[in-house]
Amino acid sequence: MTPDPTEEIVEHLFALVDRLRVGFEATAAAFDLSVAQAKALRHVAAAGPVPMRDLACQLRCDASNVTGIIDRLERRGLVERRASPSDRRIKSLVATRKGDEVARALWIEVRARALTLMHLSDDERAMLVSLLRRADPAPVPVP
Amino acid sequence: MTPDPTEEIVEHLFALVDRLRVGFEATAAAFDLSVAQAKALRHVAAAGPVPMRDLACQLRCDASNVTGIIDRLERRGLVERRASPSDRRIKSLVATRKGDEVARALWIEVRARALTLMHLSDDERAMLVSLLRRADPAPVPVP
DNA sequence: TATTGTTATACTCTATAACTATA
DNA sequence: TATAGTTATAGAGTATAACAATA
Repeated sequence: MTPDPTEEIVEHLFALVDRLRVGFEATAAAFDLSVAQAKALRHVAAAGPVPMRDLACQLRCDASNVTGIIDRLERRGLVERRASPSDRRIKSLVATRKGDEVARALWIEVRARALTLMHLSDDERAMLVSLLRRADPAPVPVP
Repeated sequence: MTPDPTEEIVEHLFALVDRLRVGFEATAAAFDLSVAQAKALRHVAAAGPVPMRDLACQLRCDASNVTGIIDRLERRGLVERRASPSDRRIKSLVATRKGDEVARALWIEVRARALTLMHLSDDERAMLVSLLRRADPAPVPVP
């Protein structure tokens, strides 16, 4: 079918990526969040007070986008902008209590769903972890 | 750092997904294509004449989106809408010669980049393929 | 009646450029 | 001058609903 092994690995990889993406979108949507909003909330909840600029880097998008994304999260009471005491240009983002709860519940779902999307035994999973660890020596905690 | 193994595997997976996504976006952008356009072009070029509706299923989006995506590809002479002889409601999509060339060149880049994004030896790649094959018994040729 | 593709509408994400307030 | 955040703008993707042509 796909004789070239590099072709096959990429084929499989993209298929897996696609399933993970669709699963993540569905999970986020169940919490009434877009993908970008879910990633932003997750990072703010996990990484404590974080400047807008840093979040933009984390999301790999322009800083101007973060304004809108955070606007929507703040309007729903999930995140707060706080003035930074040291530098008054900076606005630090903090998850509200409700935001923390949503982030936690969302991430439990995301994790469970991601695992069910790969039909692997415990041994196979362990092997996959060790491969991924080598494939990605310095994993960033995303999304 | 991440004591829970399921936490770690998901962490690694999403990190990998993120690198693949960024790499794919950059490659598509080098051909002046968006991600959706690149996926659409790839499928049309690979799967011969394909009705709009089928492409929507393949891209996992609503049929109304495909109109705009194909409009842009057709405007650039990469894809053509053809009337279906059997059912006059259906418009079959075909890649032009130029579209075929772009799709081929794009996919070579995508494949090369995806492989360099995972720093694995040949043996490790072979193991990953076999794991992915089991994780996804019926891979669809996406994107 | 049901299906295919389109249009109209609205929302979100995206980058670029110009602006403000700080530093 | 340089940086952090915002705003304005424009383009693309997304879904929903309504529509015409065809089955």
